[in-house]
Amino acid sequence: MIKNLSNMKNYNQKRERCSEYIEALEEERRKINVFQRELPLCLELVTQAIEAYKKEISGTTTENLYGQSECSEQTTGECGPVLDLFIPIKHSSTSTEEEEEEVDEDDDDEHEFHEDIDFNDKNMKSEWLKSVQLWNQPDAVLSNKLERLEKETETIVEVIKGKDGGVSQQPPCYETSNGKYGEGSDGEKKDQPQKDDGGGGRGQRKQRRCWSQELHRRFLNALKQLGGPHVATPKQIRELMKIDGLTNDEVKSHLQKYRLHTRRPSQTTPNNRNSQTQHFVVVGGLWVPQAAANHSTANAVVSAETTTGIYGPMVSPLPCHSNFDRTISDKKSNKGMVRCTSPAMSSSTRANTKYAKIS
DNA sequence: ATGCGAATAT
DNA sequence: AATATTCGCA
Repeated sequence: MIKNLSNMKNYNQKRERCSEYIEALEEERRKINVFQRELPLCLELVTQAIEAYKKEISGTTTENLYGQSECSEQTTGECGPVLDLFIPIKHSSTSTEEEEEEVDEDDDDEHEFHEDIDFNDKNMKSEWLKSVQLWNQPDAVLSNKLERLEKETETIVEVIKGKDGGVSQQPPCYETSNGKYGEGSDGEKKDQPQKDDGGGGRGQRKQRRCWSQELHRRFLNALKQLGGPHVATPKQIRELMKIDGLTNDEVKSHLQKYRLHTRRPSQTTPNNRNSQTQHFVVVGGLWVPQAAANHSTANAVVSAETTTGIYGPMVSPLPCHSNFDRTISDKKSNKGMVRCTSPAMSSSTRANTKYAKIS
């Protein structure tokens, strides 16, 4: 009897607390809603929480609040209009070109696809927020939801802290920290809000392609196979990378950046005694500043990588094939970045013209 | 009509 | 700084 009473009492208390909590949650959700593009997971999470509590109040005590990882929870419309904002991204697996044999381990599930976003509510974002590029959430395929959520949380923290609270800033592109790829285990469909502007606004700037480590790794792979950044052309690179949705322009742009960073990494610091003649040396088929390669050739690549950041060549599982020799002999043969003309070798029309132009 | 690279814009 | 877009050229 007594037990029963206290149970009742407990229940009422609980119920009350739940109500309050729900209220608080809902208010918070309203706030988050403004940033729904940046914090979709938070939004979802809060929404789910609300729903769960509502359920609890209504009697059935559900233990697994956050049972389902994907947006399955939102079936019941009772949670408000927010749910409408979760527009599943379309996968758009336009298999542009899938010829070519494959050596790679993991490339199948490399679908990153962002579609245009950009519409008015973007204006609600303050400039400082933009500068953090929160909205750019790459490679959902790679990172599992939990990780993304963690990142998101960090993001929030940063934002709240004023984005600078002594914490090192998160790079704009994040991805699975453990570098796991191709484990299709979790059928990640990303539900990134997107505006399908039906035929209307043309001028929308493309969604920034975020060059995740993996993407860059492939880029370097392709580069290596093609014989280095100065001979590889965007199209070839793109073809070798075999990334769904990757465009020539994106590769081109990345390549441009890579080339810029690749040669004389100085120049930024006026003071530096830049030995005008940076000596370059071939490591693993790529040209790297000699300084970086000074140590043992074996780990030279690695050190170059750490020194030069992502611009250093990366160790690749792929062996360089026959064209390796061609690579060294044919490519710009020496230091001052002078490209040599050796028309005989290259089968590539392009290369010829290129060299001709320069010499 | 394409693809490229440099320059420029965001 | 990183990416996108534009421009002139081949």
